This record gives sequence, structure tokens and C-alpha cells, in this order.
Amino acid sequence: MGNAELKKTNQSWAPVRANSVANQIVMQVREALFSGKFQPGDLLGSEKDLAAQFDVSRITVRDALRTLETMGIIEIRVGAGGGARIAESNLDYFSDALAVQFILAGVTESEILDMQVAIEGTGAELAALHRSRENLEELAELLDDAETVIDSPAEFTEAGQRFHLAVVEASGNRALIAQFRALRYVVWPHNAQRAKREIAENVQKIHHQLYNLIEAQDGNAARKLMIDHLFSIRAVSFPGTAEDAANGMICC
Amino acid sequence: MGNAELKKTNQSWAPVRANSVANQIVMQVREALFSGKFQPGDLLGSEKDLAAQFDVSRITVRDALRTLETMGIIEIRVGAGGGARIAESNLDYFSDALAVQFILAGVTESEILDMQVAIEGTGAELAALHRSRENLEELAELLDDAETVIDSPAEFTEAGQRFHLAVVEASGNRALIAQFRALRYVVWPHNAQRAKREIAENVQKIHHQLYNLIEAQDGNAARKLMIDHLFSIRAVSFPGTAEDAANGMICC
DNA sequence: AGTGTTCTAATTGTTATATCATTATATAAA
DNA sequence: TTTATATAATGATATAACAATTAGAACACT
Repeated sequence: MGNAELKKTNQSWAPVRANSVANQIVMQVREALFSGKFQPGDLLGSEKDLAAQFDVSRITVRDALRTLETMGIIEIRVGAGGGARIAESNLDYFSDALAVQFILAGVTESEILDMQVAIEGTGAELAALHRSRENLEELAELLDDAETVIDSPAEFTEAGQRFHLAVVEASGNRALIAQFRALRYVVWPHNAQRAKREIAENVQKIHHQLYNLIEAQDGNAARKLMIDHLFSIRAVSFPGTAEDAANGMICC
Repeated sequence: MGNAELKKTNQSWAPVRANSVANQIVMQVREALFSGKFQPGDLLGSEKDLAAQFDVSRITVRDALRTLETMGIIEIRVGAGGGARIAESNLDYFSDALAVQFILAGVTESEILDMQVAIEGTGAELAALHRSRENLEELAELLDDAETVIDSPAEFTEAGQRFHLAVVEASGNRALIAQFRALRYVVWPHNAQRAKREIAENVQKIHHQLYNLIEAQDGNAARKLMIDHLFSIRAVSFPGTAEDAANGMICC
């Protein structure tokens, strides 16, 4: 039973008292996770179980579980054999938190683009160093996909963004991947559907070059090309000159 | 009344029905925030108000508010004149979410160090380009502070970390600052209290060089120096050779 | 007039008790 | 063996009540 599984990893949940009982439950679970007492998949128990263990009402437990769920620490399943379990990592939770805070803080597009340069530049560099055979195959496939939709701005933009994601994924660095996804979520609305045909062709050319550098494991060159690529996007988003806007490439 | 203030910004909360009523409330508030209908400080109303407006029970509203609160979207105050308000930006929420996901995903120290290189490298570069007079004064002050505790490993390490934070803050990029804080939170436990005297002196020397490059607005050199600095830390944390471990500098 | 105190109303925090909807699992039938 | 059905576990929601906290108004005392 859930009870037993919980006891296995954490003998004694000190029954809580003052100062928002629900928050204390959250803290106890959080601390247990941070100190390595939990693995993804571990069962905490049902609402009823936990209410009994903490000696509080079901609704208080619910409050705590809702908080933990939003934090991405637990997953809740209904039905027989359900209950609260330590969650698998889901970076969407984090991307979401980042997007919310960026909006509340009023972070500008310019700041986000600098962030993109940092993440994707390093992503491209590490991709060149660590890429596997599978990574290269996926990148090549995505390039082909983009080729087939080169006349459809929206679809080409999306294909280009998948390519960029695949590059960062090829780095094998999950921290970078998480940051990239979060940024993409924030930036997404702004650079969609603006790729004209000739611009798209230029983008394709650069993406091919990037692929070649990654295949050749030339980290420095890959990083440099990626950064130039991103700056040309910036030139259009924040045109210093009309020429920049006209010649720059957007999307991706 | 809260009711009136809410109506001002959002005329019609569609009364919700199926598929987790609480989540639908969350989504409605979230969408309203993302579409710019809310500013920090705006009052949503009390639990009772919202229960009436959404035509659900107080408990359902509570579930939704708990989720929104954990997301950092709202703040809740108890007592007369209390209720739920759109929150001020608080990047700790996000740093926390990141730390949780890193733990659940089992991200390695090596991955985090690569991430640090990306963030702090760009941070140093932008700091050189955008630093204000106040930034320089703070950096100089922090260097002096570190000097006075150069014989105390724990204190020197902390002073060094404050310097690194100040560098990133000097970039003026809140996205970078948020990422740096989050990373520091994750990395913190690992590189404390390891700085011996001669290592500390070397760190101080490099920090001074960094300061000079930032003052001179040499972005490329600042970036390069910061990255070398971080890699030397890596050399100790993941020693390729015993020599690396012996000569490398730790902390900061 | 100003200052400190007390009272009051509003609001979240918590508990208790039900009912409904959903889901996993065991059971039975084909 | 597969499929359908029943059953029990569980979360989702509702209603009602009380406790704890807080802001603001009313009041009393200088």
C-alpha cells in the first residue's frame, strides 16, 4: 500500500502544527526530494492516506498536493491504485514558470535575444563536440523536411525552429535544452510567419552549413555561425537600418 | 469592490464546465495575463467573489488559486482587504522550478558547468558593453571585500560568488540574471569552502583582470577570460589530470 | 488635533461530511 | 485468450461551519 512505500523512504513525517499546515507539508516533501530521499515514480499515497499520516483534513492535503503538482514535483492519478507520485522530469513546468516571470518582470525582446545567443551558441558548439550518428540523421531529416515547405512561411518557420531545437538537443546537455525550450516558448509568437522565399533559401543555406560544421565536429565554427545567424535575426527584429531589415533573415 | 476591479479588465469570465474546473480557471487567468490584460498589483478578488463569478464552490477556486500562486502569477493576502492579486515578478519562483527539474532529470554537474559557461560568458561580454558607473563601483567594492577575507575559504568563496553575480547584473539583462541565480542555487553546495590561500590569490588576480576588461568595455576579452576562469574551475571539479586538480582554482 | 486602543467586518485557513465522475482492477462471459 | 462488465478506489466538487488574521473604523484619552 502507499503507506508502506512512503514509510520505506521516510520514516516519520513530523505531524505539522502552526504556520500554514499545507505549506509545511509542501516543505517536507520538497526537502525530502532535495535530500535525495525520493526517486521519480515513488508513491506518496492517496489523499486519504496522506491526510491520515499528516493528521490533517483531506482539503489541506489537497492544497499541498496542488502546490507540489504545480511545482512539477508530483503527479496525481485518479482511480484505484492512483494517488500522488514523485513526477518524472517535465521541463514544460519550468519553461512555463520562466515565461510567466519574464512577462511579470517585463523582460524585453532584446534581452531574450541575448539570452538566445548565449544558449544556442553554446548549444551549437557542444553539438559539434558530442553529436551522435542519430543526431546527424535527425538534423539531416529536418533539413529535408524544411526543403519541402520552403514556399510556406509558417511551415518553414516551424521546420526551422525544429532544426534549432535538434541542434541544441544534439549537445546532449539537458540544462541547455531546458533553457532553449523555455526561451522558444517566450519568443515563439514574435518570429513566426515572416520568412519570404529568398530569405528562406538563405536560412536553408546557413542551416546546411551548420549541419556540416556539426558533422565535422568544428565546435568553434559552429558556435560562431550560430551566433551570426541569430544576430541577423536580431537585425530584422530590431533593425538598426532599413537595409538590415530588408536583407536580414527572419524566423528560426 | 474586488468584483468591480476585475470586471474593469476582463468583462466576461466564461463560466466554466467540464475538464477540471479548477484548471480552466487557471487557464483563463493565465491567458489573461499573457494577453496583457493584467498588470502586477491588479486585484482578482476574494475567494468568495471568484466563486460567485465562476459559479463554482470556494474549494474549487482555492485549488485554482493555489496553482496560480505556485506559478508565481498571483499573491494572496489574508484578512480584510485581502484576496488574490497579480504578483510582482519574483525570479525565485523560477529558480526554484529550475532546481526541482534539474534534480528530477538528474542533470549532471558537467552539464550545469557548460550552462554556466554559456550564461556567465555572455554575461561578462554584455557587462563590458553596458556597465554603468554604479556597476563599476559595486564590482570594485566587492573586490575589496574579497581581499579582506582572503584567508577565510568560506567567506572568500561567498565574496567571489557575489562578484560573479555582480558581473552578470552589470549586463543589465534580466533574463541572464534569472538564469544565473537559478544555476547558482543548484551549483552552490558543490563549490563552497575549497579555496586555499594561493588559489584565492589567483582568483583575485583574475577577478581584477575581469574588472579592468569590463571597465575598458572590451566585451570579447571579458567573455574569453570569464570562460577560461570557469574552465579552470571545471578542471578541479572534474580533474582530467592530477595536475589540473592541484593547480586549478576552485570557488567563484 | 493627535495618538493609542478597541471593536468590527472581511478574508483566508482548516475541518467535516457528502455526492459525483473517473479510472484501475478483478471477475465473468464469449 | 480476449472482451465485456461489475466493483472498488480515488480524485473533483459542493456545502456548511468555525478559527485565525488583518485592515479599517470608531472611540477614548490626552
